[in-house]
Amino acid sequence: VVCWTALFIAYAHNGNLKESKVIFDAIPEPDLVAWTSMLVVYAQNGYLSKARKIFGRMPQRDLVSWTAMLSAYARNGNLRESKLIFDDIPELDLPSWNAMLSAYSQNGHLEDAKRIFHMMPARNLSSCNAILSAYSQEGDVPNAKRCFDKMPQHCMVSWNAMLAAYARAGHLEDARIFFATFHETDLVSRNTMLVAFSQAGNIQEATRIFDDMPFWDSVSWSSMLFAYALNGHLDNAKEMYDRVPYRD
RNA sequence: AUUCGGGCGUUGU
Repeated sequence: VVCWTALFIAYAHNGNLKESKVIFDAIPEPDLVAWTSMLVVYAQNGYLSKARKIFGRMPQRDLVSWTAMLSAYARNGNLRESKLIFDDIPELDLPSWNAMLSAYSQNGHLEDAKRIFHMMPARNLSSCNAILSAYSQEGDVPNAKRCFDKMPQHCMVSWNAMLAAYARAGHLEDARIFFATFHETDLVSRNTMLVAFSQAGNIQEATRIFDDMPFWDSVSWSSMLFAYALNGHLDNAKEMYDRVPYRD
């Protein structure tokens, strides 16, 4: 059952949802991990009702599956249901607090996110990243920066979240300067800068970022495509479209 | 030892 679970998760990561489900269905007695994994596979691909169905059919549930369902609702904009689950969980652990925190953060409820952040019994890097992202979404660069500077550790997610705060607030110059201080960049950092340049109408810089990337994901492709399209370069947009190596 | 089948954090339409 362990190998089958690993296998259907791998299929899902490659975009083969149907195959993934076929494998899951072939498992004679799926255990808690298999059920939860199937739930997450659906949730992460936007199939909330299928995820909910899996959740309802699970023979047992534990803290991990409750938290997975909480996040599934949050990711799909159903904050009320997330809160109901959160209130029903008997023993909360750090990931479940974090899940509720990011549920508020992802849905633009800064005040609730702050409340949770101060209420939780312990915090880790994910908690700090989530609250930083809440400020970022609000366009509150000063508080985002204060939060970033106060954090005991940073990782790529923290750097990228701060970069996104500058970008979203339209502080392109600050974003550019901050980006230049990165010791390493990843797909997300580059995509963020690509979009920032594109939104400022600077197609040359956006293109330069795109061309310098070692690999691309669907965000890179669609961002570059829209960068051309929204700036009137329909011919280039069309060329981009034809170059996309997959459809989704 | 980030001990490797599951839940929490960052980017586009």
